[in-house]
Amino acid sequence: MSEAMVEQFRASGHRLTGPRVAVMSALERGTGHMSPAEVFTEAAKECPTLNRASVYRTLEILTGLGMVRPIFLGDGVQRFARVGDGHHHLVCSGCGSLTEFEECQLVDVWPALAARFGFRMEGHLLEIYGRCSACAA
Amino acid sequence: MSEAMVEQFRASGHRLTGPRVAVMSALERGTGHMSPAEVFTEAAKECPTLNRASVYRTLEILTGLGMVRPIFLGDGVQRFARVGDGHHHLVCSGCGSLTEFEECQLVDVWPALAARFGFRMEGHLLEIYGRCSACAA
DNA sequence: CTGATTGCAAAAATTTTGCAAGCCT
DNA sequence: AGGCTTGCAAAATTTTTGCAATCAG
Repeated sequence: MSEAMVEQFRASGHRLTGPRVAVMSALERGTGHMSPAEVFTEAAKECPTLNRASVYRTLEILTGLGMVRPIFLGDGVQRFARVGDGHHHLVCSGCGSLTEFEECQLVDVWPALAARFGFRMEGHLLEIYGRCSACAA
Repeated sequence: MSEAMVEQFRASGHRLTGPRVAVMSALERGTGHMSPAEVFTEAAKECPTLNRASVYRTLEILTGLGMVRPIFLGDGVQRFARVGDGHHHLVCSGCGSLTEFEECQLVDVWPALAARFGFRMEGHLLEIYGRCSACAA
């Protein structure tokens, strides 16, 4: 698991424990957007005694630290996305398919927004929803 | 409630009933992003016999039709946003505050994406997360 | 008429909480 | 040592489902 993540976590005053390392590690290895259940399953491999409650507790801490973000991908299941990289998705309302893409012009508008609101950006999510080519027919 | 919404709903083959009208109406009157519980409370004013199950069932239909979208605003509660208008938010990881803004350069990149994926866009969501000026301190 | 839709009630699934024992610093 | 954390188990919430009665078209 990345040193940066560990450092930021410790610096915040929270203790670094087995369950927490397992959760962070699972989030880092995973898909980039996992549900609490998926995180639990994955993290339990590393920490067999892990309890679901600890997953929720850790996810809450990480969200507060701005390291992960809860998002929805259209299937109604809550998921957590790693913050840091941007996430750009095309979500189909018909079949629920998710396509990721890279293009994002956020850099063009960001300076103005940052100046106006004094907001420090840590990550972003751009979701475009509609119909994929198959479902549009 | 907007005629367009009603028309699209009927055209899809679903029947227009009191509970469904109440839900759509509530979504239209509301904040633009409401939790199922909020939708229930609001819609119940218009349809006293309304049941929570019907809210979920209607929300699912509307999601399938692409009229609303489940999203997360950082508080861990699932919400549904109206599709059609774009949603642009600054979400603070510290205090959870939500700020809306208008700027979005999506139009600049969209043509290329549309061509590449054959995707028909119906709405979009841009969330920028980080720290608001107060919490960044 | 006829089948889609509803409310109800019970079942499932998901989250949260209180606590004593245990672990990090 | 001291107190933050954990797992457990139970409680609270949120969502889903089966079904007979009802309602829209």
